[in-house]
Amino acid sequence: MRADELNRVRKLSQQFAYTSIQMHETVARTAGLSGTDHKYLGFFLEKGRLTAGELSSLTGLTTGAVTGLIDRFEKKNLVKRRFAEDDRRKVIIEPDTSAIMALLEPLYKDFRNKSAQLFASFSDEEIQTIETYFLKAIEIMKETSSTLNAK
Amino acid sequence: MRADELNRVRKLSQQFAYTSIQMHETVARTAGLSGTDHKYLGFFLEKGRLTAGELSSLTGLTTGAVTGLIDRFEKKNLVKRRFAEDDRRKVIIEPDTSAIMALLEPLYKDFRNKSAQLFASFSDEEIQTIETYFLKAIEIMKETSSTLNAK
DNA sequence: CTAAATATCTTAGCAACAAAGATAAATGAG
DNA sequence: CTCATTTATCTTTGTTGCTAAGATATTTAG
Repeated sequence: MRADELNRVRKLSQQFAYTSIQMHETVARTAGLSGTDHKYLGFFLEKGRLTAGELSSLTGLTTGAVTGLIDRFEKKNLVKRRFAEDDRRKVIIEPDTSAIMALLEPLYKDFRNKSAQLFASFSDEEIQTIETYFLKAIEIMKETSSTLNAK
Repeated sequence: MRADELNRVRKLSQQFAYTSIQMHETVARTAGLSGTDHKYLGFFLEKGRLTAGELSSLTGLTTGAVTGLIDRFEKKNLVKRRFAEDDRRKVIIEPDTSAIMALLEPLYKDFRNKSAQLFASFSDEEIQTIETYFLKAIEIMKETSSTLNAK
């Protein structure tokens, strides 16, 4: 029955999300970071340098919490603080990308290889299907979040 | 180029996981729960009644933390404590499934509908592809976690 | 029947957070 | 130009939820 199959894949998508979180936390712990620190450290790899204020609005943390976050990263030599030249109130946080990579890369290496292999095992059309699913599912989740946030 | 496409879908899978976490946290906050409490509350919907010890090993929390977790749930009338008849040291935690559903259901309703619609929009073969991807990706993530946990 | 093991709870200490206020720098009204 | 306001970050205080260690109650084993 088709409905059963839809239900099964729905559960799998839940489980996928849940397992990602678990792995993420395991990686974090192995790297000597808390789960949230690991999450936010990824922002630097994606976005490069950020100001404390930008990080605060990106993370949804208060500015005070961001100060602590940066302190912990700085203590581990993963980022450096620097005042902006154009506006000396601003604190620019400069990630040491190679240090961050050196910390995380080895932990993800195995995962990355296997993932690449998995994706390579699908045909172009299949990849297209998976991509479409992800795009639309992400859209739905974002809609749900913003609807709830509006309440 | 094929490599670009593989890279794109890889990034999307990351983003999918990240967006799931965000939505999960938003739902939690809207329901007046912390992110972790929401996560663990889901265990009761899945597994039904559990003992405190089972919950501790499922969650990886210490027994002390589980005591606090149950206290918070009990205060919100989402679960009840009861001593096991066969072994009176054990505390059976009986979830009030309808109370939990009443709390979470409305928040997920929109998401559930849209997800069902999304899945329904794929052909049987496409569903099969997505399912295969999930199954194998979950497998890979679990392997990665257990490899790291062994260190 | 007592010792050890088991299941949960309690206590003490710690880490990370929010909220509010302090500090320092930039902007704008007159 | 100057002083009040705004902006960006940091500091302080109190709360929450965690771990680790130990207390309590019950079961199991010798």
